[in-house]
Amino acid sequence: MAETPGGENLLYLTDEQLRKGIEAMFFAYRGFTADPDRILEGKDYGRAHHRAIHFIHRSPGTTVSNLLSILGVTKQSLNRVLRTLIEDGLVRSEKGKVDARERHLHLTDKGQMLERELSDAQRARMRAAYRAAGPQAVAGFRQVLEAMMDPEMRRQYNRLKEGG
Amino acid sequence: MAETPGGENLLYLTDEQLRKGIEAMFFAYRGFTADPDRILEGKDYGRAHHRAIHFIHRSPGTTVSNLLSILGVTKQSLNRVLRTLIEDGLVRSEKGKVDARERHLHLTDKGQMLERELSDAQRARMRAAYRAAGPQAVAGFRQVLEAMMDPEMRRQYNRLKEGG
DNA sequence: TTGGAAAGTCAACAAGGCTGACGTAAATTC
DNA sequence: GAATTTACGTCAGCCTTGTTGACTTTCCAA
Repeated sequence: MAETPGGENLLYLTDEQLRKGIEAMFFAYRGFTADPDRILEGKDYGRAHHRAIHFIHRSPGTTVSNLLSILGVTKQSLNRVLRTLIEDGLVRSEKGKVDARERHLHLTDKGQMLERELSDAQRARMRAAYRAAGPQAVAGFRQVLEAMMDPEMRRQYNRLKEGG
Repeated sequence: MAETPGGENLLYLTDEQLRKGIEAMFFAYRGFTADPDRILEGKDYGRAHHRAIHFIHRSPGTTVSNLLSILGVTKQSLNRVLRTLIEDGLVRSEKGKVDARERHLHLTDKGQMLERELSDAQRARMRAAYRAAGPQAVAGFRQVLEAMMDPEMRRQYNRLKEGG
């Protein structure tokens, strides 16, 4: 066994183990997005709409620029998605009262319904995976994912965590 | 604490915990792809090329149809990527000897070099995350990801695991 | 009052998915 | 030996979702 002077086993850091982790991320992410993708298929929306809906649901009243920094896309790209959601009556956009340049975003009842459908499907898969792996594994899963984020993204993630 | 008749704590299965897991996947996957994306940016290649290169490296001599089933895209989509890699001399395509309809794919030396550059970057991040989280966490990470895959993808993943 | 931030819009483009149709060579089946 | 199936390649066209660049409107704050 490969041991450090300190005595810990470092076999989990071999290139082979890292490669398995990389491939696990690749295949798991496919599963992660599969159910919402299927639901959206028939509805004229895509993954970008799902992401916007998720984070508006998560932080009702959030501004466009806040959403931009969470999603990491350009405003032109987000705007296209947001516009269709507003036109279709899933999202409501309100001028800010304290700062009227800002637009505060909320899901309408119709938007809530779609959000529910999407997140129910995604949570069902996550719940099954969590249950199959058990609480210890889940704690480790979250630790590794968190360590994998860019610092800026980790900040966003933790801000959301606290808020909830 | 919420306990089952059996006595286990099921708080890790609450909607709140599941939502955190979902957001962790989203932000972590961004980090996961960030380094290779940056490297490919200047090189006229994208994530699709990276995926092809990864799995050809992983299974030298693999056929086009095998690659198709691993990547889960159409042959037209894969072909576009593969053609540029072959034209640019990163990938070599050989008629099969036992079945001449098949094309067996290999990385050239030039292809190996790019693969190295990409996977070094991706492994560096993964290694840092693994090290930060520790071996117990890594085991859990892998368990949850595996449970999250579609059965078909899990089959692919395990075939690769054994092969390596 | 003016500079700059926030938001939105238009136009053009690229990557990378998709479908459908068609062609060819080789293997398999009848 | 003929017909069918398989593996692969390719053309054409479409969609989503990302990009850059240029420009306007609104309005807060120095």
